Parts: sequence; C-alpha cells; structure tokens
Amino acid sequence: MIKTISDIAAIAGVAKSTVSRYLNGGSVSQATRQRIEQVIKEHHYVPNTFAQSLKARRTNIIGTVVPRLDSFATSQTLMGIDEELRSANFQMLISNTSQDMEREIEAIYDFARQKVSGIILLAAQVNEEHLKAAEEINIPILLVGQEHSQLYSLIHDDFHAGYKIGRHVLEMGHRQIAYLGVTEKDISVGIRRKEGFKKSLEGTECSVSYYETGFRMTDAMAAASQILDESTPSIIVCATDNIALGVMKAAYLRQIVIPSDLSVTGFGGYDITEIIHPTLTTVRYFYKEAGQAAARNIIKLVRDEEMDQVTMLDTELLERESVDKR
Amino acid sequence: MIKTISDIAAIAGVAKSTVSRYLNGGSVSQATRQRIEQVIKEHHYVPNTFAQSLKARRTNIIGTVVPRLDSFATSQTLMGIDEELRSANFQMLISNTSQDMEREIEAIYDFARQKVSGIILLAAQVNEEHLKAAEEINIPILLVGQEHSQLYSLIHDDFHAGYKIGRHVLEMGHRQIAYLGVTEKDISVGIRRKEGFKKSLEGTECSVSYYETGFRMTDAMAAASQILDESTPSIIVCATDNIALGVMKAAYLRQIVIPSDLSVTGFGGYDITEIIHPTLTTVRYFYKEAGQAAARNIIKLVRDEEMDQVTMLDTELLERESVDKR
DNA sequence: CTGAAAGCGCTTACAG
DNA sequence: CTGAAAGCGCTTACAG
Repeated sequence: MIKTISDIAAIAGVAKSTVSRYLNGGSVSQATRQRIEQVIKEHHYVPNTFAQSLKARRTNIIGTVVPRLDSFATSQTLMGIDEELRSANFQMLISNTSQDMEREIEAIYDFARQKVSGIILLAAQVNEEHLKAAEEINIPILLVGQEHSQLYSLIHDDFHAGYKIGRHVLEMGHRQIAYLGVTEKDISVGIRRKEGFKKSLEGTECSVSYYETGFRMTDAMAAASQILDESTPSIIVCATDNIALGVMKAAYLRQIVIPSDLSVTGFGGYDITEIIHPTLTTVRYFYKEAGQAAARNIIKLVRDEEMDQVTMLDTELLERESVDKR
Repeated sequence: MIKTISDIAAIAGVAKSTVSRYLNGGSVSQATRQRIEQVIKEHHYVPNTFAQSLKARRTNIIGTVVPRLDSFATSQTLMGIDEELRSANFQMLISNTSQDMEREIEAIYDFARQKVSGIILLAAQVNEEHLKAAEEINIPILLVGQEHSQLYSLIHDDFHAGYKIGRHVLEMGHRQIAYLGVTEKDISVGIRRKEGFKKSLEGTECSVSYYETGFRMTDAMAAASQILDESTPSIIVCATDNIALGVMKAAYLRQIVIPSDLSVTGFGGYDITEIIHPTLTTVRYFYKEAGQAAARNIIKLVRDEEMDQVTMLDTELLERESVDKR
C-alpha cells in the first residue's frame, strides 16, 4: 500500500519536493502535473496531516468549546459555525465541557496544544482563568453569547430582547408581574435580559417580583410552583424558553390555564415553542446566524484582519398565544 | 518562549530522549525525573501533538460522524460518547454532515487522513460507498443506530419497541389505527419499528393504514392533516417523537382533542414529551447509554479486543396521557 | 520547472 | 538509567 510522498515521487519519477509543490499549488509543468495527478489518484494517496502541520505550524482547524450539547441554542449555533467554516475550508472541532468550568479551561489549552488556528468559546461566564488562558495560548479567541472587555465577542442583543418583552407585556395590560430569571453570574441571560426588561417598565406603576431558578425545566417547574403558592401574578416572564416550558408544565399540573389564568413568556424562539399549545410568546434569537457570523469573525481574527470588538445580533419579538390581554 | 523538547532537555541538562522517556512513562531516575518535571512545569511546556502523532502513527482520537446536530437523539448519544471516551483518555472529534450522504463518505476519509484510531458512524442508511470506505481506510468503524452484516454495530431494539407500542395500543382498545412511518431506506426507524408493530397485531382484527412522512415536525403536520382528511383513526402511531409532536399540533389546529378524540404515540422518549400536555405515550430509547456503550465498543475495536458484531440496547414503554382507553 | 538537503518536534531502538 | 542517532512524512529555501 502506497502511503508517503516519497512513494508517489518514486512512481511518478520525480522528486518529492515536486510532488509537494504540486500538492500545494506551486509551479509544476503541465506534463509533470498530469503524471503526479495520475499516480496520486491511482494509489489513493492522501498526505499525512501531521507531517503537514508539523512543518507548516498551523492547521485549518477552529476549536469550539461548548458547555453542553443538548440545547437548542448550542446545536443551532454549532450548525451555523460548521456550515460557514466548511465553506471557508476550515474544519470545526468540538469540545463539550458538560458545564464544568475546569474542563472549559482545559479545553482551551488542549486546543492550543493541537495548534488550532482559532477558538470559539460558548461560555456562560468568563473569569480570570479564561482570560489567563486566552492570553497564554496566543491564539485568537472569539466569545459567543457573552461579552467581555478584554475579548472579542459576538452577542445577541439581550438588553433589547428584554426590553421588547417588557413593552409587550405592558401593552397587553399586565401589571402584576413575576420575572423568573437565572443567576447573575451569567451576564447575558441573568443580567442583560433583566435590565432590558426593567428599563421598559420605568415610569410605570407595575408591581414586579424577581425570582431566580436554574436552566433546567424541572428547576423551573419547582420555582413556578413556589411563585404560584405565594402570589398571584397575571404573568410570569421567564429568562429562557426552557424555563417558560417548565412554568407552563407547573401551571398545567395545578389546573391553571394558560393564558386565561396566567400568561407566560420566554426568550429564545426554540422550535418547540411553536408546536406546543398554547404557542409561546418569546423573543427569537438567531442562533444559526450567530454561528455563521462567529465563524466568519474567527476567520478574520485568524487572518489578522481588522474587526470590531463586539458584534451584536438583533432579536425578534414573537407575539403568540401564551400572553393574554388584561 | 520555550517550546520544544530540546529546549526542555537543554535546560534540564539531559538529552531529549530522556525527556521523551519521562513524558511517556519510561524509566528515569528519581533525580532526573524531578528536574525535568520542574522545568516542564516552569515553562508550561506542552508536547507538540503533530510531532508525537507523526512518530507514533496513531492518535487517541475517535471520530464521530453525525447526520445532524439539532436532534435530541444525536445530542444525547454524543454526550454519552464524549463522556465515556474522555474517561478512557480518548478524544472525540465530531463531523456533522447535515444529512448529506456524500459528506458522510467524505467525513470518513477525512478522519482516516487525520489518523483517528476509530470511527463511530451515526448514519440513517448504509450503502456501498460506506462499505467501500470502511474497507479502504482500515480503521475500526462502529455503526450506531443501524445494523449491517458487514459492520460492527450498536442498535436499539427497534423491533421490540414497535412490538411494545403495538401491544399497548391493542390493550387500550384501539382497532382503527393509522401508522405514520418514515422511508424504508432507514432500516431501523422505517422498517424495524414498523415490523415489530405489525408483529404485535398478528391475529387481531385491527384495521391499520400505513403512511409515510419525513422526519421534521412540519412534514408530520402536513401528513397528519391528510390522514385526518381521509379517515378517522382512533389513534396515530408515529415512528418518532418529533412526528408525534407534529401530529399533535395538526390535531390541535383542527380542534381535535388528544387523547379523547384521537390518541397518539411516539418513539424516542425525548425530554419534551414529558413536558407537553397531554404527555406523550412513547418508547424510551437510551441514547446516552448507547453513546457510552458505543464509546466502549469502539475502544475495544481499536485495541483489537474481541467483540460481538451487534450490541443491542433495550427500550422501555412509557405509558402516559396521549393514549385513551377505547 | 525541478531536485537535493535541511529541518519541523517528536519517539524509538541501540549502545553504553 | 542515559544519550547519540536515525527516522516519521512532509515543506521550504536554495541552487541549478
């Protein structure tokens, strides 16, 4: 079985440097070119990537660090990244960290060791260790979904998403509001959305209570039960679609009818929110587009082209059935 | 900045072969060991993977080919694979093919070129090209979710899953049945589930009509509309949870109440099926466990250990609210 | 346009 | 236990 460039060179009757040149688009005469092409095809020769990378000192790989794989947002973003990267002849490498911060840091160093050209980081939080890693490895990093003054980032406009939801809730006549958010350690989801929401309420006479829960539907169900035990909001504004789904479930279990007894909203625009009954009023996030943009941006960074430090994607209010007029 | 093994060797005052030996757990004296360890730590030295792989001719990478990223089944399976691979010190590389068969084949060759130790293939269909690729690359391949006489595979027990659903449907008194399946090109989902289902009905006086649709919820919605236009089944048995979700949506839009007017079942056991109302009766598939088992199996193959050609995972009937007693 | 040679950063027998 | 040397499969100046 033929395997190395030397074999090909020998068979084609040329020097291996010539084969290499052929492979890399260097100048080779028409005749030689054809002969090499033939031999390569015939023997199904494929260059050894390691040898190439060892010499060339770079790869066409972009590493992507994700906190989890089983989330609509992540999947969509990854598909967008993959698509765009592929069309630019880059390859995507995924490292899942299962929401373990330590593994996130590890993943960054691992990627560095594998000499990826760039790293896309989908992190919920950014801390000192991330910054230190980013600095040490000396490889372009793009943060997606979160923002940080010391890093390039691509974000969704969480503030205005929150603002839009707030306006809509007001317009629909709600004044007794429960806001079910998440930890403030997550700047985008925990803080920005809430701030946008708060902003929209300024100067109004609403009564809003703020609560916090985890990202899982089951957590949200429990939180919702508690809220409904101790108060009677006309609407629960949830920081994510998943949380909203959990709230809807909790309401259903208590025979509370949505939206006539209780309205609910989410953030995200997951596919499922359009299938369930009632359909969920939410703000659509453009995850796939974010992935594509992230891919384009990291390539720019890799190529050392100029780039804005922050790229922001717009969101879109989806007025559906889960919010009732009061 | 220190980067190579030679640098480390020089600083530690030993030969680079000694450093290499240290790195690979060879025999090194206590004193030398400590010195090297020190220097490595101090300079944050990490070996160049390419050089290592070039020499060693193997990697600890397992390539995983997936048809799509935005599916519950895929996500769960990937997480299982990743988890198990990681604990065995292997790394997972994911290649998404967006359901493009050509890219699937390409991905296999790509992985081969990158000298992965093994490949896990989540494919909906297996054809000549897959087999040819599998043969040519000379790298262990494990098929997940589908079965093929010429390949090692790990599958869910689709036949009995179908059988279980069938029995349950019968027990609940349904006799006017619509079975909404998918293409028979997909052996597992398109054929096995249906066959198991059929088997359970043998000798009964049920009337069953078989239909076919795509995997997307929107496709299923359209298909369901048509079925409901031309017939009045008491139940629609769907080949996947997604299809069932689509059917439920279509029913809702027509003011058909589930389960009192129409019962529905799925296959899969996606998280969401427990959150929606009514909760969906379905068969639980152990995707994450499948991923873990797949990882263990591919490692066995890589290590040239003995293995059954087919590993089959059991499923579990989830009796919930979407099926009414007739 | 083409080839000989050096070198990328490791590992692996082989001596000592 | 340790080191010198060869070699993994490429690429890249440098000559010609």
